Amino acid sequence: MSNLDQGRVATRSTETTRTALIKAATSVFAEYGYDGGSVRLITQRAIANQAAVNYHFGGKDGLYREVLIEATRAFEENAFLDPEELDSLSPENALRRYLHQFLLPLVKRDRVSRYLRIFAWESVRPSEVFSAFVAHSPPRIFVLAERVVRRFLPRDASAETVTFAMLWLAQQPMFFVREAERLAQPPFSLKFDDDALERLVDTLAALSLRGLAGV
Amino acid sequence: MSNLDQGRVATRSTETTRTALIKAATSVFAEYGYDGGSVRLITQRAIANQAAVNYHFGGKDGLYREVLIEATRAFEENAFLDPEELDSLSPENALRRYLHQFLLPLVKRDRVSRYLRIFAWESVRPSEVFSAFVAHSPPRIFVLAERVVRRFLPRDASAETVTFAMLWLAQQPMFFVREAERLAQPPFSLKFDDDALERLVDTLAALSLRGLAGV
DNA sequence: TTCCGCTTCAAACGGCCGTTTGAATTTCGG
DNA sequence: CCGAAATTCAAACGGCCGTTTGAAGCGGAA
Repeated sequence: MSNLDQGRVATRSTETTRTALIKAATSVFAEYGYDGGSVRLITQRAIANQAAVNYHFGGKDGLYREVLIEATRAFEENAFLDPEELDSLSPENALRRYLHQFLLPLVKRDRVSRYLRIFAWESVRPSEVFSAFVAHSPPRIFVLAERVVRRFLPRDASAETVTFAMLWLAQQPMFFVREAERLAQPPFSLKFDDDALERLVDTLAALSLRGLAGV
Repeated sequence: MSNLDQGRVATRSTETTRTALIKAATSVFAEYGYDGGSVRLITQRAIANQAAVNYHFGGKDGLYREVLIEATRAFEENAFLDPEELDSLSPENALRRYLHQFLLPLVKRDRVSRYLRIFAWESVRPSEVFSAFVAHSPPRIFVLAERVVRRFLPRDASAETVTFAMLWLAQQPMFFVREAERLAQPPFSLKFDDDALERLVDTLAALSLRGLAGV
């Protein structure tokens, strides 16, 4: 039995335990994935009892669901971009704005890197919890990317061409954000501070806009 | 104790068991990753005894090493591209050749999809076996991508710009190959036969060459 | 102070894990 | 066909897994 539907207000102690468990679970799941991350390790890092996971969250999956909720919340904060804002800009500026927004996690890496790793795990083998979680929310990054490329492509472009171009654009920032940890090490050694981020936006915008021949 | 250093020639039966185990291990590791894939499931699919893994390969890690050897071998076959061949082509044709070569797994998917999934697992959390395996072989795809972009970029381009552009190009085919299974499902529903592959090469080549503004 | 519900806790449960063991079986040169 | 080596096999080992259990600790209302 869990306490999920009890009426009492949460005591300080309760909230402390819950918070510590979610925080520890975030790092453990980021490190080892959902299947690979153990409740024992989580409760050990949170300095809590093993049974606390089942008591407060109903089980390992319930705890993971809380982590996913927090992860998407943090992401919406850091990478929020209004679709209509894109339409109000020139195509070139819409492109730059799109790239900048979705490359932002590069410099806020400490805060969102764990969430990025969790999403990376899910991209290899989606857990049931995750699948159910994102079932009814289409990835915003694709929607916005399509809006940007439509500003450039001719009206008679085939649906396939639009999809190709949309995916082509969408995965450009995704790659750098996802692989940031690897790119920070040799042989690349790319460290992304604010200036480097601007240079990356410039380079990607130039390449996407005019291609290799126009750099 | 294993039979790894015995002098006898492999019997038909030995080779049958080894082959069946490697094949089963490939599908299991592709599905669940190295940590998540169990020896019990592998030997069950191979219709072999659990102890056979330790007897023939010295353990789970030895079997995984064989899978990685086979995976890279299959990859070098399917995506081999001579660096000097790129230099002999015009920049435009070198770009097309590069994209075509590294998008090839899209249509040979049945043969290499399992290997792609294994590499995807390793990209999230490299196993010790994998790290040791690739320690002294730089990813060919990056080397070739740099060769291509250098044909286009001005001589005085900064090292950082070259790296950005190289990564930008390298991950374009990687994305489509890695995400092919997801792209085959709604809402994208992209099926890659030979014709679709050519159209994708065309689109990516045009976008990379002249950018969004030049399509 | 007594009581009662919330929370913590140590221990145990059943299950799957990779590996080891030692005997049974098969293979193959002599 | 015999005997030794190679291979297969069922069983067991110790360890980690998520979850359950029931008692103990705790805090606020009566």
